[in-house]
Amino acid sequence: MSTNSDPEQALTMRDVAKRLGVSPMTVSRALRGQRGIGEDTRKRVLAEVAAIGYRPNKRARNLRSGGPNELIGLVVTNLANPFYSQLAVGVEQVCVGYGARVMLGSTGEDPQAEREVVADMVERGVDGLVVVPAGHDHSHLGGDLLNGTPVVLAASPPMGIEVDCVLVDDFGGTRQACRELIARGHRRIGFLGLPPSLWTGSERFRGYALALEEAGIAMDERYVSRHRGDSALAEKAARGMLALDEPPTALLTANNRNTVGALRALRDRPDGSKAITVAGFDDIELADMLDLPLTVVSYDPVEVGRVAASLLFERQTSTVSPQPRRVTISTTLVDHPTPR
Amino acid sequence: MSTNSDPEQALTMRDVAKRLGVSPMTVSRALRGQRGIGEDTRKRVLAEVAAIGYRPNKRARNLRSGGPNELIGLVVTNLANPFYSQLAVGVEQVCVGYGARVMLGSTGEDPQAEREVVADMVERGVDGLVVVPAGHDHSHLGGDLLNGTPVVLAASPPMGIEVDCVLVDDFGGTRQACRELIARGHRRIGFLGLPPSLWTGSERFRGYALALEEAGIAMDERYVSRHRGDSALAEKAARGMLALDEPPTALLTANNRNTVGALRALRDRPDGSKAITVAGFDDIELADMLDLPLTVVSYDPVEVGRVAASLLFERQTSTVSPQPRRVTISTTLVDHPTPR
DNA sequence: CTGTTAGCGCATTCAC
DNA sequence: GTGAATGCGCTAACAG
Repeated sequence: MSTNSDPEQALTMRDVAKRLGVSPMTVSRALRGQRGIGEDTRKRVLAEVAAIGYRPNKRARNLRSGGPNELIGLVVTNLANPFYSQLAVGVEQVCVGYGARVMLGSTGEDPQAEREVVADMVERGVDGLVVVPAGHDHSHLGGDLLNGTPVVLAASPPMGIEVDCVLVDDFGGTRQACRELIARGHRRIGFLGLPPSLWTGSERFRGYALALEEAGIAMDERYVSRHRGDSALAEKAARGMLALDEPPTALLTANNRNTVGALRALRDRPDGSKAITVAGFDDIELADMLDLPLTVVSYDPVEVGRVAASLLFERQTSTVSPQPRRVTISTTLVDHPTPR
Repeated sequence: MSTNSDPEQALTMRDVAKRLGVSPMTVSRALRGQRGIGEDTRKRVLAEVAAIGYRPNKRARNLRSGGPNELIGLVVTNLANPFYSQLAVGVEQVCVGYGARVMLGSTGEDPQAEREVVADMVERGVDGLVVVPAGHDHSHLGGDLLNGTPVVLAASPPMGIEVDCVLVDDFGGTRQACRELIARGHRRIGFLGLPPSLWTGSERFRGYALALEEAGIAMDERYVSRHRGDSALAEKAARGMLALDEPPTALLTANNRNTVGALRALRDRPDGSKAITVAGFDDIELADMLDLPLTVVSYDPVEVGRVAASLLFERQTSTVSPQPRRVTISTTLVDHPTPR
């Protein structure tokens, strides 16, 4: 199969050309299916290429041609969160359709790390970036750092820069969930939220607040916790609320991590606590198999990724209006009763 | 902040050099912190670089220097599976320690797609590949396709090639889980397995088979299903077994997808079915919150990724013995009782 | 149809 | 300490 006599040194187009007694240009043209080359010549070249196992060097090609690198950078906080891994799936789906690959970068919610990851990716020549921002200010994504590389933000609208973004209906979804709890008769609804500095944190809190207001329920600070999305923190906060003299009869959680925390807080409570209803943002696998009923604000994270990548490629191929675009993914309220 | 007068055209080292009245080499040296350059000159250069927002082109740098690209390819079947996304986290953790980035590729369990992804990544100049193989034969990863790029397989030992690999103790873990079921008095244990063609499928089945044999229990084909890892298929198979005259009293599942299927099959059954015990390979988030008790073969997928990437970098930096290495990640049996 | 020249952005190698 | 020449692998732009 292989006739590669020097396995250590990668073959170049010149090696192929020399063996065939043609110029490198002929090899180049044959390889790219460019027209203006004899049919027999092309076949000879391709045969030789296959025979010796030559592989073109795409970086060199791109350096010279100046064309797109067919590479998209995806910057997230933590790929272990199902939301981000599904988002990555969506981004990749669209990318392969354009012959592009995805380069990964995790920031661990550290804006400084985000800066560095973005800078590195730009230096590596990504054609565009999909960023789930770590902080609330994004002006660091607007200067020379990007060198003109287009950016799409996911899950947060741009602040301090003007770029496209894909959002989830954080406000509407949370409001709907809260309304549902109210419709079921709950008046003391605990909120396990995210930091106000985060867009999602602020929007989801706004949905909670408005639903309460619309129902004429005064917000009680004892029932509100706004912390980093972390199941341990959420669990602690939930335990605190449940220990109050008048504990909430329902808990509304602002993301999947907080939902997990809330469920854990209810885990070991006496049987009566089953009466406490939990509703949360983000769907959770096996939610229908839990010991407690759970209502979730559901949406498709894969779709978020698909839209983000699409916005990026549209800017590259067609001439879209320079106005920043904003797409919002809608949510659905889904009920997960307990089995039986 | 920015003095970039031509935002469309990326700046080059020559632009910086020209503005300073020095040669590009001086800029190059200053940028790489190379010694043999005046301290004041370096400062002037770095100041100018910062002022006009010049960013080096890493592809061009690498093309000329011939050094490593600091880029690792990660090829998985489906990033939406928590196992693979956690593996990706581990790979990336190690990569950043070496200043490298991760390039992503999904195969959808299609060996042909795997070939193409790998070829593409090699052409893009990855320094190494971590592959979770889609098929059972890996000889396509051994020829000219790779151009000498080192590969580490994850979750499957190499077949038809000689490369390093990281495995999970599929056999031992499954055997231990099955033994536990037997110790709890079960004799009719259903097995929801993976295709025998997959390494994990075959090894986990072997663990099941040996545990039965050791206990003097004859294997009953009616209690064995070996299908693609897919929760819907697993659910169907489980329903079939539970409808038998003598249904199994316990189910052993070969991966997280099958566990989900098994749980779903038990979801709507009359109360008596709670007596059916489920044990499965792979831990599951919220397993402790389920309506049914669950015992899992647990291990750290992040660690699998970390080890895989480490094996790759060790081959690059130090001169490791050319013998293919094999690392096995051990498993632990973890009990998840139902709440309360 | 094919080959030659030049150069993408940068770094090696050698001068000075 | 700094600069000039040369080339990484490949392809535009122009020959012929």
